[in-house]
Amino acid sequence: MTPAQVTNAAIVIAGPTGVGKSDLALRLAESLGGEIVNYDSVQIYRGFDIGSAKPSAEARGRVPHHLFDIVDANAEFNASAYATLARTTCEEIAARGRRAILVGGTFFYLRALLHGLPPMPARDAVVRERLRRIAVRPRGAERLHRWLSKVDPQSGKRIASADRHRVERALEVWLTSGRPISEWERPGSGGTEEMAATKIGLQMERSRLVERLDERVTAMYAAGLIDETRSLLTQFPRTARPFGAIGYAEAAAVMSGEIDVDAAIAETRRRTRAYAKRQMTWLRSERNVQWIDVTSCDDPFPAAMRLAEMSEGSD
RNA sequence: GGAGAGAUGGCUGAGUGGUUAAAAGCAGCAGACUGUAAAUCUGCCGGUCAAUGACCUACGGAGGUUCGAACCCUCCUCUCUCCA
Repeated sequence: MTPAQVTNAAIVIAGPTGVGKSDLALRLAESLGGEIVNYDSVQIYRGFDIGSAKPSAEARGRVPHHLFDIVDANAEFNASAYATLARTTCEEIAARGRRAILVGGTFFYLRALLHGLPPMPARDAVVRERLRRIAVRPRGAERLHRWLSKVDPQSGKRIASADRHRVERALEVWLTSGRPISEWERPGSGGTEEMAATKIGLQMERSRLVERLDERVTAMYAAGLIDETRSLLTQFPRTARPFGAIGYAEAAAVMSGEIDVDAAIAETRRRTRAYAKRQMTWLRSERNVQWIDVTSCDDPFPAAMRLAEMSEGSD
């Protein structure tokens, strides 16, 4: 890595949803002359504000915020597109002599940014449609998995037959490139160079976190999540990706009369907790994370500042 | 007061004599994650142990029938619905 990357090494704020990442990032950015870069897959979307806990206009006026509200709900977007955009954004920030402070919860996106994605074939709508038609049929999932096992035994073994997203992607890569995805995945098969970053993880005792998450969900509904969803549904079809996000899916179900508000809140809470758990699982295997425990409501700012400053001159 | 229905593992809820430590879902725990990722998926989930097996505890409580009961019988306790 170049000296410029070291001195301006990006700071990553990680942790489960609702631990206070955005607040910390904002204060860090103000103190360090940093700029915030989002790595949350829902905050990317324009108009999905309440349910994604997007930073307020006030916060965004205080410090430059990047990669929020950059695509419409019906647009095609994915980890690769994100990585490309984010890489450029971070480089521009560094070129300005400032520090990128990455905040979000989509660790898959973060990984794509930091470590790059292998140069695999992109998504192909036609192939996807073809695969979907098979998948929908009775025992379609098993059929697709058997097909995959035949053309790419290694992936067939690794990917569970019920894991339709991964089975479909693996077959898509095979069909569009003629090479099994397991070959593309081999390390050293190309890709972007690593991006340096100091990773700060916020953690909180689960029971405390769950309390906070439950409260936050209630607050979101009180703040008009359903109205926001109603308005978004006039602009985009319900099948658009972010309508599957936590909170939006339930709000949309309320609007179509499938469930009542209480049920929606309960379901949103359930999914939020499960999401936070998955995030922690991911983070535990992430290397070089410097953890700050905020269970007792300790202010993580001083500790985070220390970590940020420590990382400034060295690596 | 009378007539029914029911009490099952943290919750919801199957099971109506053996193959049942007891389906399924939820919650919980652990994990995976290479272009849909707030997605998708996997494993564990009564307890103990020298633990591919053994033992203990368990289907409201107490008895009973039976080689054998969550399942059948009796009584008790509680809950619900209906008639008064």
